[in-house]
Amino acid sequence: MSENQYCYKYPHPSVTTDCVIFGFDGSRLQVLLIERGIEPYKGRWAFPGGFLQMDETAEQGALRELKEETGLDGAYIEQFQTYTDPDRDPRERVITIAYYALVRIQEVQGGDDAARAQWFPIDEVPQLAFDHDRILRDATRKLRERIHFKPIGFELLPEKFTMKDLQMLYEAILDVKFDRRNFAKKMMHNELLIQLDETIWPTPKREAQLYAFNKVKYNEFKQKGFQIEF
Amino acid sequence: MSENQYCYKYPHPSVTTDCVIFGFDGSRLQVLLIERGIEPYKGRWAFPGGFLQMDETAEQGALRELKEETGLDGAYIEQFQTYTDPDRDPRERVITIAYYALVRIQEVQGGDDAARAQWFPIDEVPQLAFDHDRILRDATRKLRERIHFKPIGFELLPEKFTMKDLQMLYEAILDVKFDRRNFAKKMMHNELLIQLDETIWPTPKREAQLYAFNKVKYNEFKQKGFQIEF
DNA sequence: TCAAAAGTGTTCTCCCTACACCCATGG
DNA sequence: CCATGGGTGTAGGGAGAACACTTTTGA
Repeated sequence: MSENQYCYKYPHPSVTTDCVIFGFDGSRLQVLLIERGIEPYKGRWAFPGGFLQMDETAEQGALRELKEETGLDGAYIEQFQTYTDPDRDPRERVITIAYYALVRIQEVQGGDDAARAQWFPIDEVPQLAFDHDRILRDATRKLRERIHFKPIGFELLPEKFTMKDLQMLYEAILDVKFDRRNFAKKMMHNELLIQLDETIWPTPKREAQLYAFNKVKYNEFKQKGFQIEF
Repeated sequence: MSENQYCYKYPHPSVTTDCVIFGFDGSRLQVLLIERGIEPYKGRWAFPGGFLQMDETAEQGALRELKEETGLDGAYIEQFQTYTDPDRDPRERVITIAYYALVRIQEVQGGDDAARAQWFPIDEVPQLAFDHDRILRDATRKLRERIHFKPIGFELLPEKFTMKDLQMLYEAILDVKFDRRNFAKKMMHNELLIQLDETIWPTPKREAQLYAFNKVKYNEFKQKGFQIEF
């Protein structure tokens, strides 16, 4: 028997999922990349991903790959684009369904491929394998768009955080600067944040108020849709 | 030789494109559907679409299908989601890359399948084949989201139109009502519209000003990004 | 004593909103 | 003369933007 045992009347492309993993280190937006160990593009960095199995959805596949390669379980992922250029993989025709993931950088333990995985600040990413440069640009743009409709900080910040953390996150994603007081007013306005009774000493200079997200409000907003202006 | 001549080491899904075609009749948002002539779901309505060929991108495939089935050439299309449920097609595993198209209803001539094609108001669409009900819901939601970042009217209105046409379009897409004067002010604000020296008599009651889109501004906005608040 | 970080309020401006009357036409 | 549709302006409120000083601590 031939090793090629799955036969079709018409040619079929291979289907993979790729996952752009965003994290936030407190001041900059970061992306998790994996160094390729095989040709093509051996030695180049790329997004974790792999072939879609026949009994799983693309979302399940992306989550499976994510877990295998970062140890993350049940991360927040969102599909944003499918790439289909016939020549995007030099070996054969491969289309890839691209997701982005928002994870807490602290929680990434590293999986089987940990040795080859590394965080890069978003503006210091080297040239990537395949069409992953383009995928990264698109993922970043989609993230910027969706931040207007979803309180994305939920997924990138620890459970408790300071107002400054939140502001740094928005500034990192949108690449803008805000006035501290105006930003706090705007964020407090929609009742999505809860001011906790706790404080921390983020620097040895001064005590800072801690906040958490209001999960009830968040779910309500996910239902009804909402909008934050920037 | 077997008729199944394309063989792979691992199973591959089939890949199709489907296209949700939106049009605007002057008062309501409409969708173009095609009645299926074969099983499964024979007699049900579905979006035009078909198998991706090995030498074309998904976008090219969607445009090809669109032309074959509606006669439309070079329509505005945008990919919005890929559907991968293993059971979404009862025959075999098929994933579909979904696009929406924005077209001028007047320009749809009907192609080979014209006899089986029909426009439906968006809120009077019957139960569709496969998972197309869900695809339609998603397409509508994405359209509503993207209208905040793109002046979608460009593609749905004729070259010259009245302010009322534009308002009806936004009201149909967003399912809201606007004040006539406030709407006009808002739209004139960003210089995207050009007030023409022409008028028409949309009803026999009163003459109405004609407008056109400012293509230079439009391209500038596409570069820099922009936002319309509603 | 100086630098760094956080807490705090007010003013101004602009945009959005709500709202009403007039005019021209066809029936 | 009446119904329909389109054209036009204003006043008020609310949110965003700009802006400075104080306090605490460690170095």
